[in-house]
Amino acid sequence: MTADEAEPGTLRPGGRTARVRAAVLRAAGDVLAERGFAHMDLADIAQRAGVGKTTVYRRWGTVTALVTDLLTEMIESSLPRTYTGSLLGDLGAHARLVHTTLTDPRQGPLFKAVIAAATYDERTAAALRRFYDARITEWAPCVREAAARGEVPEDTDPREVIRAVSAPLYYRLLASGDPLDETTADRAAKAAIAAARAGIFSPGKR
Amino acid sequence: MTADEAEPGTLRPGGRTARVRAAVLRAAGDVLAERGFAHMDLADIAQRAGVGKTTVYRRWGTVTALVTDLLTEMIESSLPRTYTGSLLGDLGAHARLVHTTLTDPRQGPLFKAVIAAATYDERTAAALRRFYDARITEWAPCVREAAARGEVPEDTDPREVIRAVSAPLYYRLLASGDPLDETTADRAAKAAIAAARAGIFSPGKR
DNA sequence: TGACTAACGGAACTGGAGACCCGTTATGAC
DNA sequence: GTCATAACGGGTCTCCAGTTCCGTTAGTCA
Repeated sequence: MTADEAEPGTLRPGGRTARVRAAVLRAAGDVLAERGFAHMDLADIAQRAGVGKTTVYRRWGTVTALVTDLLTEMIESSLPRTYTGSLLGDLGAHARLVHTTLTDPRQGPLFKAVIAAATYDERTAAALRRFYDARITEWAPCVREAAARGEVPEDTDPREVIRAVSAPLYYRLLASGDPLDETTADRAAKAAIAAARAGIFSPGKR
Repeated sequence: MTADEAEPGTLRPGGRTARVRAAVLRAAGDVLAERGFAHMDLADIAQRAGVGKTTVYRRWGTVTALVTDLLTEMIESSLPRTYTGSLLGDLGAHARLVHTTLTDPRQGPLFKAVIAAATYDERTAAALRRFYDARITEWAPCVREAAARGEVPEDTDPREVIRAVSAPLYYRLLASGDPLDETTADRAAKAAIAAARAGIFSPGKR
């Protein structure tokens, strides 16, 4: 909608516009955590945010777009990776970060909602790809450092290892519905290392 | 809705009722494959199926319920596991089965839709858990057989190995959006075996 | 082969999500 | 300060997904 006018917030990003955005995103996060994706209603969110519903429809238009914006904000406030000096320590930290994110009462529902929306909305899918690309890029160096230390083969694909750590956690959250606990996170890190040592993530060795 | 009357199809499952169900599920699958989950409209599906829209609303009520029923039917027509005599052969076959399912023009969109719906609908989530439980139970024996042959430790958790094979494929489909090809499937099987051999899926060894 | 009724289907109805109109507020440039 | 206009917001309307009503069709059982 309103394709012929400039993106709101780009010409007057100060004061009120920023306050409105913050209030709406806050309210949207609250509704998502409290009532879930299925009960998100833009008019209700507008009221909670103390903002006119016209404003919400004009700036976001759909629940999907609003949830995507929520993810975008989360990317910006993403935590930096940790350094422990060992691959198991680093990948374990990554696995626990993913676990914490997916089970957090605010972030968990957000991720479920975003992933659900991404299955049918291309903009959301693109935002999600950007998020994982950033996360993987952030953590991949720990595999390169481990390769330099000789913990895994020199030609190990770092990004593939990071993906291998996250995958089991997402599988449980979204598909099988099996419990998502610290044991699972820990095992995911160890399994990825075992596979890497066996050369499974080394393109050369086939 | 209509909670006080018997489940349609239970008292007169023959003839017309079965034809209506088949026609509607067929049409729903077509719409899902052609236009996607977001464009599924019960009235449209009813028309395509040559059935009254009242009937569709009475028997399914929501797009989510209809998609869940579609999954239920798929479970019943699920392929049996294959036997190759080696763990790599068996797990490779499982990985290719998952890959084929997720990239199939009809089944792929169905799985995306069901998983999206399962994030906010408990009935769909339950149906999905049943599906994976059945799949894992079907394939777990191949790990036990491999353990008997000495390919992996005796106390390897068979179900955990099967989950480890599927996980990377689902992660790519739903989260990262990375391409889903045979190489990925092959690597998933190999990685699971490497982890199992290292004792990561053996509860005893910690 | 007829009676009973589960299940279907056309048509009219309704509620509320989302679009629209237009006056108001307050940001940013001078 | 003052002006132009980006952005907000209350009120109203529209449209269609989902419901209801009630007559029709066809399984099932005797």
